[in-house]
Amino acid sequence: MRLTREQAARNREAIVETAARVFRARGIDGVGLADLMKEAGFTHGGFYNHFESKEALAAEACGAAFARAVGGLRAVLEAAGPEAGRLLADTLQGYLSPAHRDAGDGGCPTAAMVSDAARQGEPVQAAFADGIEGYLALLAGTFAAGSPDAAVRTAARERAVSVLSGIIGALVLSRAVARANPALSDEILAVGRRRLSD
Amino acid sequence: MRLTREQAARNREAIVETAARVFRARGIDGVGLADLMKEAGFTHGGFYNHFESKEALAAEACGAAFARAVGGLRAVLEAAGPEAGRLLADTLQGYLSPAHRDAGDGGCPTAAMVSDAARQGEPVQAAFADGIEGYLALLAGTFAAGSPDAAVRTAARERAVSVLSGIIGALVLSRAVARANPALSDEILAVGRRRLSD
DNA sequence: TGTACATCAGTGAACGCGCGTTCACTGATGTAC
DNA sequence: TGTACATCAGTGAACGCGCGTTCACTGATGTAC
Repeated sequence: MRLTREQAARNREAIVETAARVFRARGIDGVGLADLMKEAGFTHGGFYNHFESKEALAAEACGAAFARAVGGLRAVLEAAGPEAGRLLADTLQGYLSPAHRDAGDGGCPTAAMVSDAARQGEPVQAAFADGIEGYLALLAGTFAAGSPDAAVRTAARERAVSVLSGIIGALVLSRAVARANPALSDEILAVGRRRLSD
Repeated sequence: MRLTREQAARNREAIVETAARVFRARGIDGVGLADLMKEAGFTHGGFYNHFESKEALAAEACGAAFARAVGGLRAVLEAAGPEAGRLLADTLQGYLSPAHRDAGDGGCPTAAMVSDAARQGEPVQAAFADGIEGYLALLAGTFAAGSPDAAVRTAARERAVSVLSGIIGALVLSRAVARANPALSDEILAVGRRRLSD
């Protein structure tokens, strides 16, 4: 049953991608390896041919999710050129949309796993922290709009931290009350969107 | 071994209080009933004499944690009278302190369980949503400072939602990166505190 | 008030189940000559 | 280029463990008379 190296690498990648998706939807501790491997198309015995432990996969999946999310946003903003500021504003509005709140496994890895992260081990936290820094650098860079002025850059960094805290708090809160109090959930998102455009 | 009704009620309360504490520290799914009952001073077999299921206890513990937190803050603000606004500002600054971030089981139930809530069942979500509404009503009332003006009250409500989203997002983010990137964790809290006093 | 019996909070052991992890085995791929 | 053998990704079953939940049992409390 030995596979070509290329096929083995593709299978490994499929496991990481599947993990990044289902960990977002159900939490790292909410998914078993058997379910995960089955969803990726394998039996679960082979897991340890690719990864040292579940935690090692979690860290890698978390890193991959952030790399994809941050990289995707960076590419879009760079392509937008001088329109990057407006594009980012639109993106942030979409971030606080009901559709994103209700997106099971396709949404922002930060919001989905932020509480998991606090209780995970060092490797997962490190991947998470790197992802957050990636987002902050991207936001701050766009807010500063290429200005070399130190004061502008400092203010942009602070604004980036503030905006990221605000949108994550709003999304996470709105998800927590979504089923029990949909009106409150919508209100939290709406206030978040309004405050962003100030 | 039958106990007096009073003793039985006190034991039940002890279990709820223990649950409120350990669920905050380690998450609802992160604590087993055996551990929980042991920590409360009992063997785990007796759990079902008091509660229908773990989820029922989770909802009750969540409700108790919120009732205590919201009730405590309300009492303090009412006692402060015209100084309530300043007192609330101080409280919010303390909320975003490193000490609160590092407080294992004594901290705000919202921040500790907000991600759990999204994946829990209806009863827990309902307790959570009620707690959030309690906080929002308290914040909005203090911001409005008793004004009967509808526009003032609307603005106060919006500010309450925005402030709550912001402090929860900042606290949760700072906890997620605390071990892997302490400097970033501190920065997130510091920016949150500065923005609050604007 | 005193007696007889039902109640029920607590104990401790057990249940089935899913978890992360391990292992013997398979057989096509990769490598050494 | 052809042959012989080591490698290793995959399979499927099993491991010990902790989980939520159930249950038979105990014996002091609460209740009925």
